[in-house]
Amino acid sequence: MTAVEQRVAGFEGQLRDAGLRMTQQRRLILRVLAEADDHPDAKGIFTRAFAHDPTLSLSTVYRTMKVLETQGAIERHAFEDGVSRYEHADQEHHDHLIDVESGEVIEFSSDAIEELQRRIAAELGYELVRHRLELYGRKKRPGTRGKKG
Amino acid sequence: MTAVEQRVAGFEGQLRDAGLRMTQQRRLILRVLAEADDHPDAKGIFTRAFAHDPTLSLSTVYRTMKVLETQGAIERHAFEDGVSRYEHADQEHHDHLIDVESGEVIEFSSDAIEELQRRIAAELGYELVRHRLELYGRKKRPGTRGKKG
DNA sequence: ACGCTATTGCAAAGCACTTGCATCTGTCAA
DNA sequence: TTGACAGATGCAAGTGCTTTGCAATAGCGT
Repeated sequence: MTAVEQRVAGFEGQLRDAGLRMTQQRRLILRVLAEADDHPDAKGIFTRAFAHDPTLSLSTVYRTMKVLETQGAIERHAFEDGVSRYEHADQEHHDHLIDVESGEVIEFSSDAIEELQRRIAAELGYELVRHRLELYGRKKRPGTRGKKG
Repeated sequence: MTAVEQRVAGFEGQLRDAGLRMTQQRRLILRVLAEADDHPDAKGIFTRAFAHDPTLSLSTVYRTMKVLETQGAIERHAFEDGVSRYEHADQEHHDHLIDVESGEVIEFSSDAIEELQRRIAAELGYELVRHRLELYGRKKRPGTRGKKG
């Protein structure tokens, strides 16, 4: 069983456990999500899935994304352009750095930043529930180190 | 001259310098923005301004916001609901903490976080251009300290 | 005061996303 | 397997925010 198949199976299990039906459309969308290593939006997911099943509709994609988000199976992000982008949630928490020139999205995580945010919220009298952190940057030309795939 | 009047005058100067016309509508919107101490959206700005000039249109508000943003006179933010909110830009850089229960927006700034972000970007091979940081929190009940107006 | 052209108001359009409704299809029971 | 019900789907229409085409209006320099 490939990693993708495992992810799809995992998604299926989550749905079943929630008493939801595993339809062909959901299976297909799940597979598309599991195979994605980027952050596609609804239209992007639709396009990829549509190639396998031309009867699929965009509304089903939106509805499925909502269900999956409720189940915690995916995460939704809205970067600067405001459109919702999705990624499967079977990974550690991370934030995003967006290349302002290419639009490429790079994931990163930093315990230091997480901790700092919690402390700042606490100082303001708040308990941190969640956060949104996006860095927008430009690739450094010379001696680029620490690049990420 | 009040602080609000100074802000409006400052905005006017920016427009003039850019060869743009100072219309009644812009003056009014500028005043509304200068008087605002929150983060109103276009409709909110329109409503406040409309009270003073019932001929104003919402499109003019949108167009004016775009002009002002281009001039760097205001900043546009889109929090979780996705709608654009605006604030005048004659202040230091800051980020936002949003009260998840009341929707209240609290401003804060932290050199430590700014520096950390720059360092993280650098480690990924990027030069930080800008960032978006929003904390979503819930007010702590007991012994609340460091609260902010 | 005059004229050029930026700006405005209005209505229509654009876009991402949601929803009403009739139809279809998982799923579970027999 | 079959039947039946409720959930899911496709389509088209509807939302809500924002933009835009166009004709009329009004700043601003001369």
